[in-house]
Amino acid sequence: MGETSGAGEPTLEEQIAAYQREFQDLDPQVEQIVSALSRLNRRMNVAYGRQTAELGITNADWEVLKALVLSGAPYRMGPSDLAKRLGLTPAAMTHRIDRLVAEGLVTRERDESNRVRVIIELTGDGREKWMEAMRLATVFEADLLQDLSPQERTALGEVLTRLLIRVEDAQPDAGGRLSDLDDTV
Amino acid sequence: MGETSGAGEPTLEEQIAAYQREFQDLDPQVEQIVSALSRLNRRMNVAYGRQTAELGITNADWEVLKALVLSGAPYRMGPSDLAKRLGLTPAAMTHRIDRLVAEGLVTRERDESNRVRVIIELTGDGREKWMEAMRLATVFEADLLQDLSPQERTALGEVLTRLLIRVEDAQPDAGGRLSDLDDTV
DNA sequence: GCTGAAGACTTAGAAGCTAAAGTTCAACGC
DNA sequence: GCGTTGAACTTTAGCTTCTAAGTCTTCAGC
Repeated sequence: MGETSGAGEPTLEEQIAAYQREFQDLDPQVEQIVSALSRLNRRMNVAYGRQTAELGITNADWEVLKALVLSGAPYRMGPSDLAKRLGLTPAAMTHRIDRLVAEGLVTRERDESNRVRVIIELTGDGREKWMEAMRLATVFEADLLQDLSPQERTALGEVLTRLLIRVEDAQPDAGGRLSDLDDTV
Repeated sequence: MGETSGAGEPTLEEQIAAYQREFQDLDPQVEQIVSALSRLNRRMNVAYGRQTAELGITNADWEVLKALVLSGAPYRMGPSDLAKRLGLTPAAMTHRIDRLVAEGLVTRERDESNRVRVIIELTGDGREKWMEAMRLATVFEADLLQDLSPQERTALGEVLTRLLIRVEDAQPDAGGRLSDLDDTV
C-alpha cells in the first residue's frame, strides 16, 4: 500500500505507522525518538566504517587504538585491561594485538619489573592513525550537525547526556560484545 | 590522574576531556552529542539483546521477524527481498531461514505460481514472539525517556528526525553488515 | 627450593559470514 | 518442440573472529 521503493528501507514515518498498525499500545512519540536514535547510529557506524576502511584498518583495530589513546600518555595498557575495556576474552585480545603489532600500530613487550605482565604501547604510527581517523570523523560529525543552531546543539547535548547518565546508572556493567542489531528497530 | 575506576569505562565527561587533550581541534559540543548518541545506542542494544535472549531468540532472528512484520499482513517475503532488506548475501539468508523454520517462527514453501520462488511466511508463533519482544522493548523505552517532559520529547523527536533525514539523504544506500563499532566513540 | 596463583598464550571448536558452483524452473528464440 | 539463457534459491568450501579450556612462564610466600 503505502510502500515507497521496492525492498528498500521504509522511511521513519512509514515504519512507525506500520508498527502502530501491528502493535496497538505503541507510543508513537517514544518510538520516533528511539527509532531515530537507532537509525542515526546505524548511519554513523556506516560512515565510521568507511573511514576506517579508507585508512586500511578494521573497526576492531580502531577500538583498540581508541582505548589506548584514552588511557593518556604514555599510551600503555596490559592485554587484560584492554580485554576488560573492550569486553573480550583474553584469547581474543591476543589475536587482535597480534594483528596490530603486525601492522606496526602498537608494540608488545614484557614488563621488566614484573615479567608476567605484558605492556601494549601505541607507536607513533598508531597515534598518527588514530589522529587521521579523528580528522575524518570530525568532518563527518560537523556535517551531520550542520543544520542545528547553537541553542539546539546545547539542548540536544544536555538531553542526550541526561538520558545516558540514566541508562548507565541503571546497567552499570559496560562489557559485552554486541555485534549485530545495528539495524532498524 | 582523573581516572575513576580501574579498567572501567570513563564517564562521558572524562572521555571528552581526554579526547580534547589529544586532539586540539575537537569541538566539545559536537563530540558530546555524537558520543552520547553512540553510548546511548550501545546501552539500548545491550538491553534489546538481553530481551531477545530472554525470549530464546537471537538478534539475527529478531531482525528477520521485524522485516516480516513491517511488510504487513500476510507477512510474506521472498528470501532475496529479505536478504536485500537485511544487507546479507542470499546464502547467509538461507541459513537464517533454516534456523527460523526449525524454531517454528516462519514457514518456507514454494510459490506454486512460479516454482523457482520461495515464500517465507511468519507463523502465529513468530508473530507472537515479535509481540513479546515489542512489549519488553516498549517497557524499556518508556523507562529510558521517563525523565523527559512532553516538550522535551517533542523537541528531541523533531531534532533527531531532522538529523536522520539529512544523513539518510546523504548516504542513500542502506545495506551493509556492520557488526562491531557499537563501542565508545 | 617448592608450591600456588596470576597473566598471557595456544589449541580446539563453534558460529556466522562470503564467494562461487550447483540445482531447479520459467521464458524466449529459432 | 527443443535448447539456451537467466533468475532464485541452495549447497559447498573457506575465512574470520569469537569462546572455552589447557599450557607455559613468572612471581610471592613458606
